[in-house]
Amino acid sequence: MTTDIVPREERRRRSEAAILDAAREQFAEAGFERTTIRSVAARAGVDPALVMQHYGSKEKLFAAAARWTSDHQRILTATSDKLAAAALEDLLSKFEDPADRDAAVALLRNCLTHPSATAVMRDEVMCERAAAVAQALEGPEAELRASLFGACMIGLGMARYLIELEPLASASREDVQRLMEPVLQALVRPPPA
Amino acid sequence: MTTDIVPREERRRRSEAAILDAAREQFAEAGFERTTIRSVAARAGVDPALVMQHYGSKEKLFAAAARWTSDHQRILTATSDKLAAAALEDLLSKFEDPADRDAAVALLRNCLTHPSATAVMRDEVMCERAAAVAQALEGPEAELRASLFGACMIGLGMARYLIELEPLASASREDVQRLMEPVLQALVRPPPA
DNA sequence: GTGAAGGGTCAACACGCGTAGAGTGAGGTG
DNA sequence: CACCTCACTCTACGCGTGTTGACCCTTCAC
Repeated sequence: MTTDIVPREERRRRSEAAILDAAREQFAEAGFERTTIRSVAARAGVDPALVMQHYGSKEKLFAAAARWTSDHQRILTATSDKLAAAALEDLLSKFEDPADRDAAVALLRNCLTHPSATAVMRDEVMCERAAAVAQALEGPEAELRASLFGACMIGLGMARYLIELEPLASASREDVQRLMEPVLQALVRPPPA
Repeated sequence: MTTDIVPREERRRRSEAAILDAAREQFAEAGFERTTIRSVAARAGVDPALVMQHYGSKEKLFAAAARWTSDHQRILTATSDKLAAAALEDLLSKFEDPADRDAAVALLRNCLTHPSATAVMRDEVMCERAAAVAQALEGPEAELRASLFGACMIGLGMARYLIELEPLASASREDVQRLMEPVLQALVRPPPA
């Protein structure tokens, strides 16, 4: 058994990261109100007071934990005929990547009940991405069509990963992509007069 | 000023209804965890203990308040080419009807964070309606397509009425219906091989 | 070695919550 | 009028919460 002596700063960063991971899991599973500082601390194997010392308050901890790591690039650089496929690829891969998943679920799960999560979801995630989508759309009402695009995407995420509606929740990623792509394409195409 | 004497049973029913209305508003606005028995009672103009006496517990009050009054008939009787329009009509009119709106929002807002709300949303609202939709669909993978149909509908409701994503939230009902109908039609049509 | 620094823990406070039980007073009934 | 019933209120309990300040004990600098 090697009892490595680790420098202080390293220890600090490790515990901070352990707390953040535990918080993500807890916020993702149980939501903001039902997760307690004590439960996060227990999950991370530390004292509740240490959580406060690192993050200041439960609100700040949540703000640090619930994030939608966005790489717009795949959407921004997609031509309009590849837009739907790129957006779907982006969404579905996020929920399968263990590194991103918890942070995204933590945001998504609380975006209807937690005020600041709602604001982040609307202003930093959906608005921004909708603007990128709108830019790629041709024809009238691009912004509204982009909003609807985002609404369908968010509905897909919620139904599949949070509400766990069957058979959607158990369907293969490929099937979901294949069936949803023409749906989103109906928003990419200019609407009939 | 007429101080009508109202019979006891009538008074009881009135206060019970006032509490239920106040609870719907509060659950719809603030979510389950952030509404307190005390705030509901204050809103209804009664004593907190009376809420308990009528409904037994906060959970039971929520169960009574958060409902999705469903008239499947419009969907069940729709032919497949009118299915999308009927479903949209059903969803959008629900959120404009003051009588239904609060109860529906109370359920929708909490369906990601409150366990029993999630179960109701999944099992009693989405599953049931998806089954009705699936029955009207032709071609393979009808159940999965019906799930996706429901996912898009729920995403539309959340984005427009809860997250209030612009310009979707301020768009006219007619525009939303007109643009979303072909989107849902892409799920009604049998998928390409 | 010795003092300072700071990551980590312990115990406790103050508050708001859901809930329970005794009490009150107006409506019903003879 | 006398009695009962029952909708309603008052008060308070017990608990769990976020948060705090005093206290250890290992690590670093000299």
